[in-house]
Amino acid sequence: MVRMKPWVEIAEELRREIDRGVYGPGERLPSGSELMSRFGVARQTVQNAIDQLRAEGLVLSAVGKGWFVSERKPIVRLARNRLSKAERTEGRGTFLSDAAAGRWTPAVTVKVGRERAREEVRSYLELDPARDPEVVVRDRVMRADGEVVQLAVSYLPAEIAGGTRLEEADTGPGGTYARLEEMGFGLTHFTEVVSARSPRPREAELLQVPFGFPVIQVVRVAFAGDRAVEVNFITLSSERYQLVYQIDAD
Amino acid sequence: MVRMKPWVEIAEELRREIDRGVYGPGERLPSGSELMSRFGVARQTVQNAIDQLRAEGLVLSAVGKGWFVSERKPIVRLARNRLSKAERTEGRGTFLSDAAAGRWTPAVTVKVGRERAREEVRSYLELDPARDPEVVVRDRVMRADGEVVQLAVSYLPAEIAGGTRLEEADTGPGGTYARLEEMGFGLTHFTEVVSARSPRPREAELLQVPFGFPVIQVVRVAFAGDRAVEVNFITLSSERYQLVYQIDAD
DNA sequence: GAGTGGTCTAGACCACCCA
DNA sequence: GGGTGGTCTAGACCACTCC
Repeated sequence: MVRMKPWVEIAEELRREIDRGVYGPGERLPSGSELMSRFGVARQTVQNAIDQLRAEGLVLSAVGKGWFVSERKPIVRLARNRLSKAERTEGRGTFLSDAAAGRWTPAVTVKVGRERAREEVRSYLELDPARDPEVVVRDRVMRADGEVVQLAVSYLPAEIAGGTRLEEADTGPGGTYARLEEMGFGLTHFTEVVSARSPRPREAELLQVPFGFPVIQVVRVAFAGDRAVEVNFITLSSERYQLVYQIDAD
Repeated sequence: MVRMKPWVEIAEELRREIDRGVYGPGERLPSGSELMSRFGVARQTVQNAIDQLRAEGLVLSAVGKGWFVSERKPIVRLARNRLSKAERTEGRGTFLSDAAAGRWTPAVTVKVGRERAREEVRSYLELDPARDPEVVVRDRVMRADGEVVQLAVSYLPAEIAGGTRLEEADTGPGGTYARLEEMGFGLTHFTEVVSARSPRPREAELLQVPFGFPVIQVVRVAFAGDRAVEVNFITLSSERYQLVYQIDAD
């Protein structure tokens, strides 16, 4: 047997016990002091082991109460049909459409503004830097049953969105995409670029992400024919969300 | 100004300086001792701040040398056409097809076996638990230029794959999917379920993932008509990979 | 007030790198 | 051999919860 770092061994031992059901979902783990004496290590070492299990999503912590085996919250699977035209013409934006499917109460707070497009945005929207283009920014915090579950910042060329309803807080029934279509930008397809990363401290707080738990980042670009008309940077808690895609075999 | 935890403030200060270019890509940050005296904190506090920046992918560490501003490795974007029939008939598996696009040298080590399907696998493959089905397991470690970049474990019903080339280490040109099609299972579509999580210590070591850095998990199911013929659990370093999907607007 | 998780300090040791 | 990052220890303090 290889000699491991103490905190790794402790994490592995506890993980085995959780898997084996010694501590069931929702149950309390031994306290810090108990684990210290059981494994004969210092407080910090126990903490490191627990931090690992928290990062894996196995354990939740509550200050003043204890460490608890996580009861897996139901995971929301964001499926492909959330972008369907049918949903849109029924007057639902993508988030509201998810809410209807998931049976929770949605709430969105929006901050709308206008700014010079930064390089990343320009490249996604294929804007000509020489013309120093402006974009309309829609910065949204989305809540489900009061809890923040998504952050989304989307950018639209000011040339398209400026002075329209897309520059108001409430874009109306069907959301941004419905307005774009009314304006003659019939949406043909979307690309989504999916990545994962650790949250900045501020995001971790907003999304109530457990320590060390990653967030999923989706960059969605909406196209009307060849033209990119919107880019949306979406941040999701990976504890709560999975993304589902369907791919046809040619 | 709100009072923050010291390590959060230190991380923010260093992040600002990196953004501002005080320390450019590849350059060394001040050493632990220097940061301790600069911020007037203990070693562990500096370490916590650095750990945060490492988790964000901004900073890399090298024992005995120092902390360095990460030079972003080029990110591989796994696009949708990696599953195209064209690639397959050219004799490339999906991984080799990625390699050809990315211009690196691929290497795969495979472990093939057979086992009783666990519940998760059964449900993806829609196997009847009453018949206690077996599956062929293909456990693969994929390397690019010698470095491990993907872990993939795929399961095929033994009823289909048993005794065929799919139970050998080398599945031949075009890989698993090509063999399936030859056997009469013409692939019609795939679903991919994307999630992110923190790596287990073993995965972190294999994938050489920086501390606290998440991995992307993709569960891909291959369908021949209505029938699920393979499920593949793929683990990727999120530092190296992004996934690209295209979605048609109905 | 006692117990809990979370953080910070000060000091120590180790493995590693480089001159 | 001196500097570096990484970890562990022992002890302390804080905010929080529960009684």
